[in-house]
Amino acid sequence: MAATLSDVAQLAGVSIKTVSNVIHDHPNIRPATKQRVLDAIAAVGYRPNLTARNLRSGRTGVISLVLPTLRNPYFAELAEAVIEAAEREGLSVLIEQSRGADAGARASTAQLVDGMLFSTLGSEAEDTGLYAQLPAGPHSPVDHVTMRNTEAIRAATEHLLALGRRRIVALGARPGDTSGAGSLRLLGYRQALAAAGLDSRPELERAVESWTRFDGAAATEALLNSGTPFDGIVAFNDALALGALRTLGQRGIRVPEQVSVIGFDDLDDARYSLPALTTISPGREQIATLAVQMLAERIAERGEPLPARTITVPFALVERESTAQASAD
Amino acid sequence: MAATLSDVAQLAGVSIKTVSNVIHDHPNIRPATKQRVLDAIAAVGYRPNLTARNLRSGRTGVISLVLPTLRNPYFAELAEAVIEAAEREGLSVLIEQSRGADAGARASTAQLVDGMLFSTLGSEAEDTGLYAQLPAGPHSPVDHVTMRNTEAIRAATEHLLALGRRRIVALGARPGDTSGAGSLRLLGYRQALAAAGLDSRPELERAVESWTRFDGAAATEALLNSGTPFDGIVAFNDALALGALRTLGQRGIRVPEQVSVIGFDDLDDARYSLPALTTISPGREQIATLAVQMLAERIAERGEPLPARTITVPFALVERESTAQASAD
DNA sequence: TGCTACGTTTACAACGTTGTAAACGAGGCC
DNA sequence: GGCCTCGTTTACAACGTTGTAAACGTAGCA
Repeated sequence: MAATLSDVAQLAGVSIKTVSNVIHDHPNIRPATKQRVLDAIAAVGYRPNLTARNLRSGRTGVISLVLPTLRNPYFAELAEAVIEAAEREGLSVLIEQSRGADAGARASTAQLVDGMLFSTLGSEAEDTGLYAQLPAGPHSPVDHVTMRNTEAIRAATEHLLALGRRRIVALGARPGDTSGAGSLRLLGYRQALAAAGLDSRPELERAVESWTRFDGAAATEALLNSGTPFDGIVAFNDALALGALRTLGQRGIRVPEQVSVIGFDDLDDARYSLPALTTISPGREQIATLAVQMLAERIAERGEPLPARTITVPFALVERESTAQASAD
Repeated sequence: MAATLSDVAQLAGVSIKTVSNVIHDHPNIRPATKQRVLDAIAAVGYRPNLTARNLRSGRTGVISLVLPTLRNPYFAELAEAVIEAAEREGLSVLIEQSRGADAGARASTAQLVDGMLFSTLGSEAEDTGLYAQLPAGPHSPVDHVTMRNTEAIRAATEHLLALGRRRIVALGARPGDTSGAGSLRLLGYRQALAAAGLDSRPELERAVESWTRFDGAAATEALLNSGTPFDGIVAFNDALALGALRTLGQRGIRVPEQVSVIGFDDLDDARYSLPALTTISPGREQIATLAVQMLAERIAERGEPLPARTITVPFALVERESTAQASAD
């Protein structure tokens, strides 16, 4: 059994509270007493019971992060950023995988954590940053730290246009989407084409089931089979782009000579693909840091609920091999 | 502020304990009373305070998983398997990233969790399964669920030998290693060669700094530059193998026609590389499940410490494109 | 009518901690 | 010598929950 304050107090011949005072470095403790207590602490191997401390303080120092699955590198990298940011705030992170069904997740540990972060709030949204919320009621204010979906994909598309590409595929559009990252990104793609005076062509907007490598490969396969000519691919995330690279490679289509490819997410994977993938770095670290900070603020301000806030972080375009200037063009 | 048992009791006009009894479905509660309490619970939106419950019970229902980083897909996939297994045992998982320095990690949350899993116990070990331990003392017994490192790499090497490969590179050996996964795997490689009557050649045992894609690519680069002829690569993990594929691809060396490549880990990535990577599936799900179960057992048996146990799980060789039989051989 | 029996509800204590406020004791000052 | 002051230590209560055991009240039986 673990030693308690009481054990230490008994051994040191002082009251429980004095031991507690020593532990918390309270002023006005006689050095001799302090030493005696410290010796007793060492002797019994006392370590504070955090559960009891939490009960007193009403805090646990733990937040939960709800995400679909860690198998997806996007979420894994997000999780690692969140854990690092939380550590800086003195918080630990409990991870829950929602696997699509997201509502149930919040129930399980809500009463055990000081706050919760959701990487997707509804099932419709894709990777649009983080939502932060206290475990309180279902209708408490929710902060949102998000990325520039539209602007970033617009910049990505313009990057290909600047290379002279004119038949640019939007890989990852999803049929009926009117909200979520998918539609925002599609909007950016269309804006870029429009600004360049190009018509948007339905046959270049390729739908996928989900934003996975597999679907990226399959959609590219279908695209090639359809015979639709194209010279660039703006993939709505890196997984799709990597899938596309695979299919193109298999079919012997050279990237970036024949087709330029750009992704979105800046996964570690993007650096090591063949060719290395040009992509949008959406500001993941900053999203994680801000979301954790906002949640920490809310936890601190408990009482007068802050209004819901939304913050958008800047993105960057990372040029790699998949959009290199074709030398012999 | 959250409602407590006391609030519910007051509203329902009963004692605190009766409310508690209703919540726990104790027998012998008059239906009328029960209904009144249930209504009150709903009215005030009562949800049990888990921290208080934990203090009473001495359990938290949380275990921690300590791993180097989630950025590494191996650990991310391991984490997802652990979280799933924990969920089945009714446990939540708190993730801590050790980033190499591993000793410090255990201190931070030890008093907040019922038990801990380490994916590497010392810095020397690579991915050799999971260690399970109660948060108690530093010298409490440690369970270990591990994989067949030597046998698996031996099987991998024999797989290439069966394809007719004779100049097989061991990618991932590490110079002075005498323990850890690296040396176990190197042993398996040498066993396979010896069993086939081949001498092991130092120039085919390629060292790397760390088991990353980057180092896999760099080591392959160095290998090619050295002029040493080779027709197969047994990489000690998938990341190294994927790095090797990248370099081979870049240099125009055809896999599997000219070189067969096999990895170890069976990451999701291995399925989507070009060519798809043949690899060893080390039994990750089973490792996670068993480790969590053993830890749960220890948590339940608190009092009489079980002796430390070690379990080894079976592996499987997953054939994909990178070791396909060369048609024109 | 008086007693037992049992279903139902309750008071109390405890888990280990910490804030509050009071108690203690010794030194300094008038 | 008596009183005040201040440094040091302590008792008590409380955080919200649940196990133990006792109290309550009514029905059933003699």
